[in-house]
Amino acid sequence: MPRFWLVKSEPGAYAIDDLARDGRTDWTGVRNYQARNFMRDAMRVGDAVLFYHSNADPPGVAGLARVSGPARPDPTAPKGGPDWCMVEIAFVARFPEIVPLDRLKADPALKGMLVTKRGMRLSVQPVEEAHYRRIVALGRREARA
DNA sequence: GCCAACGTTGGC
DNA sequence: GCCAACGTTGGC
Repeated sequence: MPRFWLVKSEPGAYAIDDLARDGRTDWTGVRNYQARNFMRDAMRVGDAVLFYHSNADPPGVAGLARVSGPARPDPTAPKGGPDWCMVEIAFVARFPEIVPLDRLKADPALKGMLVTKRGMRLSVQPVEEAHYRRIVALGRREARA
């Protein structure tokens, strides 16, 4: 059974266009236990991913990715510290226009979605299937606009 | 640049 | 184990 996720990245550090260029990338650098546990314990190869631009203008979902490699130790983690991990993600699609956070917050169909909640800093989040599908539809709608 | 939210650290 | 201080995230 497929699962659905949202991962955040600051586009100045790594944007959807970077993923489009690279095709796939190691999702290293996660230093939050809850996010780590999602990657390690729940993410599966093939799971669908919303690629979210944080600290951006505007912040929002920039495209789609897929988990393409299983969780393994993060080679960028400092030695002697906690056991951090990473997954590999692959490019799927870039939305022609970002689906802005404002838009997500305003959509009744997305009520309760974690990323719309104030103070939600988790950089790897589970997403409900219905929410995922809704955002894909919004991304396609942006493509027509 | 500001600051609210929240996770982590460290003194006790 | 409490909690104040501190650092980071991330929207605005």
